[in-house]
Amino acid sequence: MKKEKPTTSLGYALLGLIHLQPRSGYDLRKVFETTPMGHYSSSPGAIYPALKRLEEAGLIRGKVAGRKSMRPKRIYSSSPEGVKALREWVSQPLTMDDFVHRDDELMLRFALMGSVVDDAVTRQFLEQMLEILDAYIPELRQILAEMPEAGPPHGRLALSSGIEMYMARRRWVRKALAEFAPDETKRRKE
Amino acid sequence: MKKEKPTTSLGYALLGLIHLQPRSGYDLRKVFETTPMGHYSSSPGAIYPALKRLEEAGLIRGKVAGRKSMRPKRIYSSSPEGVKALREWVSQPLTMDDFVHRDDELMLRFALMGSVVDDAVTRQFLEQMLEILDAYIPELRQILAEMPEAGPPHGRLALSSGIEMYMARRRWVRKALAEFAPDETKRRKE
DNA sequence: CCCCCCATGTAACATGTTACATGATTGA
DNA sequence: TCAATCATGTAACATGTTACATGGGGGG
Repeated sequence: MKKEKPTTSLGYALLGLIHLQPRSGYDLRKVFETTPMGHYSSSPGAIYPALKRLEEAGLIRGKVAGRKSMRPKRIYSSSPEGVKALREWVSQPLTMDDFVHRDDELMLRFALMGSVVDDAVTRQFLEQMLEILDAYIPELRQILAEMPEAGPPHGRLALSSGIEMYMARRRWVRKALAEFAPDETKRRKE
Repeated sequence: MKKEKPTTSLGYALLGLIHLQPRSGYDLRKVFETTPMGHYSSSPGAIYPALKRLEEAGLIRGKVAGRKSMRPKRIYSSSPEGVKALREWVSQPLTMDDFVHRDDELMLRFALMGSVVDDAVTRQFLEQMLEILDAYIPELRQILAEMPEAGPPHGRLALSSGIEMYMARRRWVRKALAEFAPDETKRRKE
């Protein structure tokens, strides 16, 4: 095995779900089809090759269940190398580029964080988010203010939608941070 | 020319920007690099082939400017067929799938709408958005309510972030609808 | 003279999409 | 027995990524 890391977020989504509990390719497709979790493809032509890559990289291991049938069902579970790769991925420092170009990936990282890192990493992640939002929102406001008033308002409205989304995200970050506060009397796990 | 329509939103993003004003490939790359408009690739390996496809489909036309240099600079402008394709694309009925899987594309459609359709189409678009949001948000709340309380809260928090984003979008839709109200005494253009 | 920006493009490669193929099991 | 669902996979194809190639013009 070549110890390579996944190159796309689909790989990490699969790895993370498998780490939460062992699943088959079909199980994973159902997750993508039926839950709001990740808007990933769910097409067999994406899932099965991705699983094969993860297994070849040694990040997951498949065991055949139900030997009785011709078409064996493979149940994958995460390997220690897989958990390590996942932990490294979620712990990466945030960049503004992540925000602008890969927002979904960022939330996927957050969602998968719970099972592989401790709360300090989560807090760091959220604090970095806050920092970036505090830098980025005013930038967007500036661009909005400089947009010409003439012509159809669609462009300005689309941008203001973006700004309002980021503001909603910012409120959420503060709420989430409160839930992970290190020195709260009322800690998590109640 | 084969009169084909673009297959990806990058194609429509390029077409829309070119329709707003004639531009070169390099100009378009700069738009994607420097503005919050679309988080599209800006890589030459994506832009130039996409422009070639649009030109082959007869949706844009390139004219060489600055014959003096060896490397001619091509300025593209939209053709009537291009405008028609753009109009059809932005006017498509919205589906819930657009929301869940192609939210950015949806906002791109809105942003490009201004120059190719009249306000009635915009209103229809926004009203459809509202309808879908009103169906989808309670669905997400339901899923959140059914999530197990045990274990790390990351998954629940990620979902609640999604819900809050959709709520922010909903507020924005109502605000935008007010700006496009057909029977307001105070119409647009003031 | 060298480096950076303008400006266009290509080649190799990985990924994802769509459509199809295969076969088992379960309920009407 | 027929249809639907479980379950895995492949092949052809389009797109996008990364890295490279090419060349002119301007400023220090």
